[in-house]
Amino acid sequence: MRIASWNVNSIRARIENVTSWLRLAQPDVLLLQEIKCQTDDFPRFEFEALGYHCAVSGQKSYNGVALLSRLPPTETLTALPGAEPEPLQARYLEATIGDFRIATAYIPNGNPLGTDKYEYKKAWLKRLKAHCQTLLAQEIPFIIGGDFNVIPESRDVYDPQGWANDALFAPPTLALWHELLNLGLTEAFRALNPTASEAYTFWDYQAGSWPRNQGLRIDHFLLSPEAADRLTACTIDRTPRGQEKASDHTPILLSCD
DNA sequence: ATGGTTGTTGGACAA
Repeated sequence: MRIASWNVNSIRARIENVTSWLRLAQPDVLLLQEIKCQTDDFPRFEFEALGYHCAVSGQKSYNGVALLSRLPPTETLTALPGAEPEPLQARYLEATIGDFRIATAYIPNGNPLGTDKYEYKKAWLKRLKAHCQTLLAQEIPFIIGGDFNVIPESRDVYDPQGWANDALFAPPTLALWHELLNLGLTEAFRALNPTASEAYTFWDYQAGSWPRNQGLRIDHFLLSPEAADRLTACTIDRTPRGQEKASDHTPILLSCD
């Protein structure tokens, strides 16, 4: 099975980019983040025409996630369990596909530090950890893909010092990231590409970040131990980032038996 | 260099 994840920064603005990439890459599952539309406005017909079922958790203007799958997803969960402050933000969707639970996640950006936004990010990561603990206790193999808004290491950012006080790389963020990994989860790209550097998944629209290759590696897959045992490859496809009307993120792809 | 860009939306906010 091949599973991809892509923060598309508006699915309606990006429909041509995403459908053309799907025709080429042919993943079995595509996890989307930042669809920026309400559930009923998701362009599901375009994806159904390509042979994908759609599961969507959208909202007006911001956020929103979706899961496209050749096999029909079942037992769909449209929010991360646990108490959340109002207004609710559409950042998580999970479903059963084959013998995996597969989730699409859009972790809050959290900037700037010292604000309610950063507290919300930390609380969200703690809630994700609690949910992972539940799945692990039930021995359900799972794969969570998405825009984590976390830079795991210095080699995953073009200017580590410049990002030291950013919510994507600040020590409390990395501490929560490590708490997730310490549950026994595998971060697929780093596990299979232990020496890779400049393996970015995001380049800002501003300041010529893309042509200068000033990027961040913030889109990830986390796998439970049973899922990690079946992991065979994890790659980043830079091609879509260089195309017309590109998202500021590019897809990450995972293969497992 | 306190800038720069994109999307939603129709001014400001998020990233």
